[in-house]
Amino acid sequence: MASIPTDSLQKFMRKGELTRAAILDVALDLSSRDGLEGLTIGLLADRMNMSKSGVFAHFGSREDLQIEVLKLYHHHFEQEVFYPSMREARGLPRLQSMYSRWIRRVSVEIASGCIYISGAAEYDDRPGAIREELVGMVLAWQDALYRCVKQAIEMGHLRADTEPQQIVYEMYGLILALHHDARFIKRPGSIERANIGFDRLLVSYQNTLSGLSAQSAIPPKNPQSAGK
Amino acid sequence: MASIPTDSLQKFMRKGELTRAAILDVALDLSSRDGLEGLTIGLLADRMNMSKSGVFAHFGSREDLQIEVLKLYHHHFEQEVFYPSMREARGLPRLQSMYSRWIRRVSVEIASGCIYISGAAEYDDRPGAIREELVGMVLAWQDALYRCVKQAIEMGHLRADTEPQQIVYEMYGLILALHHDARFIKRPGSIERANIGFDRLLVSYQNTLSGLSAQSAIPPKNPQSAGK
DNA sequence: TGCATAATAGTACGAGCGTTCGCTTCAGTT
DNA sequence: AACTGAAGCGAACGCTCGTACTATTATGCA
Repeated sequence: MASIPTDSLQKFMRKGELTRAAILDVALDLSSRDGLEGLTIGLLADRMNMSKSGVFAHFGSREDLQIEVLKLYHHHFEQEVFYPSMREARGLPRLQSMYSRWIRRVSVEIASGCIYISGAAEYDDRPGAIREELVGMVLAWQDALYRCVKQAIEMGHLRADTEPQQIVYEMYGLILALHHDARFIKRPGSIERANIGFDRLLVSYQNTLSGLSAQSAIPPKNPQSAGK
Repeated sequence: MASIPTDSLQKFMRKGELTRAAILDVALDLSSRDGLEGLTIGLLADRMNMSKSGVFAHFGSREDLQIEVLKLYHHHFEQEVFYPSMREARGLPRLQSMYSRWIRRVSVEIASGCIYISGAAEYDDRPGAIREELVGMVLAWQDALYRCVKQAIEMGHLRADTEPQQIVYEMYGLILALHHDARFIKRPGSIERANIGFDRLLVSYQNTLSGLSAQSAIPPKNPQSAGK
C-alpha cells in the first residue's frame, strides 16, 4: 500500500522499522493535504489497514509522530532542493538552481501542499515542540538562501550594496504567492508569474558595472526594468 | 467584555442582535488567533460568559457562525483598506494607498493574524461553503487590485505592456511574506522589506517614457533598478 | 400589569480524538 | 521443544466537540 522507503536498504531493517517508515510515508502524505494539525491517528490507521493502537505504538505520542513527519519532509526538501543546488557553482548559478528546484517542488506540491507553508500558518501562534522544529527548519532554509545571496554579492554577480535579506524575503514571497494562487485560488499561470518575478528580482540587483558578472546570468524573458 | 459594534446604532438593535454582534466580535478575535477551524463554540461561550447553547442559538450551526465571522472580517477589510483607497485619485495614487493600507492592516494583524491568509492555508483542500466564501472574498480583493493596476496603465502611470496580474501576484507575495516573516518567524524589519519590494515593483513597471506620468509617483527610498 | 415571545441556561447525546492496557500472534534463539 | 521479545489488535477510557431538546428567565408591547 504505502511505498517502501527507497533511501534505506530494507534488507537491514526489521519488520517494525519497515512499517514505521511506511506509516511515516503515509503520514507525510496526509499531513501535506490536511496540515500537520489535521493528521489523525485514526485516519492514518485506516490508510495503513492497521489498528489505531498498532500505529500509535510506533510513536510515543501524536506530537512525536508529527515531529517525525516534519523531519521526513525536511529530509525530502534537502534531497530535492538543497543538496543538488550545492553542486552548482557558487553565486548566481547556485541561487538560480535553488529557486528553480524550489519552484519545481512547490509545483508538484500544488496537488498535495507544502508543509513548511501550511505549517507556518498553523503554528504561528501555537507554541510547542512542533513550532520550534518547524521554525528551525524554515530558518535553516532561509539561511541557506541568505548565504547563497551573500556569495553572489561577494563574487560580483549581484550589486555590492544589495541587502541579502531583501532578496530572500522577496524570493519567499514569490513562492508563497505561488502556493496561494495555484493551490488555494487555483489560478492558472502562477508558475510563470513566479519565474517572471524572480527574473525581475535578479535584474534589479544584478551587477551591470563589474566585468566579473559577464558569465551570462539570466535571459530576460520579458520586457522589464527598462527604467532610466 | 466584548466591544459593542460601532457601525450600527445600538439603540435600534434588540438585545438579541446586540449580543449576537458581540459574539461575532469575539469570534473574529478568536478566529484571527487560532484560525477559523480553531474557532470552537465552547471557548467562545467561555469568553462571552455564556452557555454553549446560548451562543449556539444565535447561529444555526458552527459553519454558519464561521461564515458570519468571515463576512465581518471582510467588512472590516473593506472599511479599512478598500473604501478609503477608492477616494484616492485613480491609478498609481490609489494603488499605493491600497498597498500602504493593506500593509498597515497586516502589521496590526501580526499580533492577531489575518483570516484571509490563514484561511487560505486551512481551506485550500477542504471543499465546502466556507472555502467558497473565502475564495470569493480573496478574488474580489485581487480583482479590485487588478482593476486599479489596469487603470494605472490606462492613465500612463505604468508601462503599457505591463501585465496587471503580474503586479497583483507580486503585491500579494510581498504581503504573504510579511505575514510569514513577521508573524511566524518573528523576524524584525519585515515591514520595511515589504515596502522596499513594492517600491521596486513600481519602479520596474513605471512609465518613464510618457509625460503623463510626471505626477511625482514614488520616491525611490533605496538605490535600485540602476540597470542599463 | 400581564402576556407573548425572545433570549438564555441546562442537560444529554453521539461521534471522534489521543491514549492505555491486556491479550494474541509469531519469528528467532537456545 | 520451550522460551522470549517484538509487533499488532481490540476494547475501553476520559475528554472535547457540535448539536438537539426542554426548561427557565428576561424583555418589550398591549
